[in-house]
Amino acid sequence: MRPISFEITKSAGPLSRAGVLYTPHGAIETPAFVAVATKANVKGVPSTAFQALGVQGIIANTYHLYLSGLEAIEKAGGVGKFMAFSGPTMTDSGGFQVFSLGVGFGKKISKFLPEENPFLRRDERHSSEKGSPPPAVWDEDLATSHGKLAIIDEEGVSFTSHLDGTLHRFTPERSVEIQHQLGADIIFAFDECTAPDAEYDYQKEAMDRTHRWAERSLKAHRQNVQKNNEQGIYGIVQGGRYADLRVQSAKEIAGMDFDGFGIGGSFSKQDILGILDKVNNELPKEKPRHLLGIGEPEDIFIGVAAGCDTFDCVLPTRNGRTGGIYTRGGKIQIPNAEYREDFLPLDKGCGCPVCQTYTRAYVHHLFRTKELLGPVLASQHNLYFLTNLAKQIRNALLDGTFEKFRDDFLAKYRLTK
RNA sequence: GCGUCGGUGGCGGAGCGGUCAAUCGCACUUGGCUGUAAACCAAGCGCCCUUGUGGCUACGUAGGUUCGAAUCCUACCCGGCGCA
Repeated sequence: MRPISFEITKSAGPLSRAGVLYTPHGAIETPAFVAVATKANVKGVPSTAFQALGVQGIIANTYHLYLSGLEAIEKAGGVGKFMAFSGPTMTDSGGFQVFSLGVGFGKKISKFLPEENPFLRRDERHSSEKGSPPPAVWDEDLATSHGKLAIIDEEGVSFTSHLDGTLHRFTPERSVEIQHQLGADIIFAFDECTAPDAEYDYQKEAMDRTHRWAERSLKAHRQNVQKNNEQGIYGIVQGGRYADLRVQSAKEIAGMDFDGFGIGGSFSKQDILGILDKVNNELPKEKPRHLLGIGEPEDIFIGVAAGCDTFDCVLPTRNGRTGGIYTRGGKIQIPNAEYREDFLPLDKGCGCPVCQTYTRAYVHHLFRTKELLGPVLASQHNLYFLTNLAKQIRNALLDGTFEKFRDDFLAKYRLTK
């Protein structure tokens, strides 16, 4: 019996479904939004608040926890115990950092291909030489301040710590080994997350490499008999914004004996639904699918419609920390002047503990005065907003009212913008 | 009263003859954030024309020197400090 299992409670559409994901530390009712706890902490949100905020599970990061020291976490009994959370846990493999500390370092690049894409145009203009861009940037200017952060080869990735410049190396085997030490219920294969503007040839090269790494990750995991009984492993589909690569990737990853699947990398915003449809069509129905790092309310609806079960995203906590508040009428900037004397809750009618207690004017004041409590309250509200949205979506799927719920929600959500 | 230092945009504080509507910080206004390098980043911030190698008014006040002054000179006003 595998440590991870998935049960489809109701298939609601061609792909969408409500289900239950069982782990050694309890179940997650899906669709679900999993909180990001990169460094064994959901920024601004103590684990004691998880239940009230509807947080069913968390995802921590291999790269960050490796750099900050694994021994204490291992001795504590794993990330979950370490952070005093008894529910289901996941760890990301560190593959995303190949991107964010590699080609993405020093740039403001989102996971989505920007509509205006200066990089592409620049490439097209100068591209007499066709072929792959370098897999990672050795930028001498950055090197002087931060070191050379990520370089990829067939075996793995060499990293320079963003904290102290020390050199480290991850391979699929090493990532899995670290994830064993971290002890989360679900671990992820080591992959390469590519930049949204990566050209086709490079994207394919990275995808093929990710497939090889997936096999090695899987093998490394299955070989460890004890951990294999305690932790499940997800393979990650790549392929960037190219539908044909995505399909190929999904087929290949689906052909491996993973317990579930992560869908990673970057997307073209316009085509995301079509791409996810195609990916999930290739993945075995009975296994769970996690859409990595995606997270705006609009995107969750798209993911669910396309058959994704779990989601994670830094946005609720990052937006919260920086003053962005999710409301059913759209996102608002709570530090803005208009909320100085607004004595309504952050989101009127919201059931979260923050909205039960505090006003916009107060949270506005906390941000203006740079009180720590401002980002804390905002993060907690936002987290509730996303977990609750997923929960409402789940209920709608069970009731067969998903489309109506989605259309009603989005109509209001987009009203103000 | 004498001496001395100083008065710059909401505040602090640069500038000390042209390239100054004036460095910078704070404050203020707004925008962004999608497997967290992020309690962060960006833009704006005298007035006017929605445009610009645009116009106007500005560096205590009033004059003056100069092709040209926030920058030099004179007087005055105001403030700090020292001595009476």
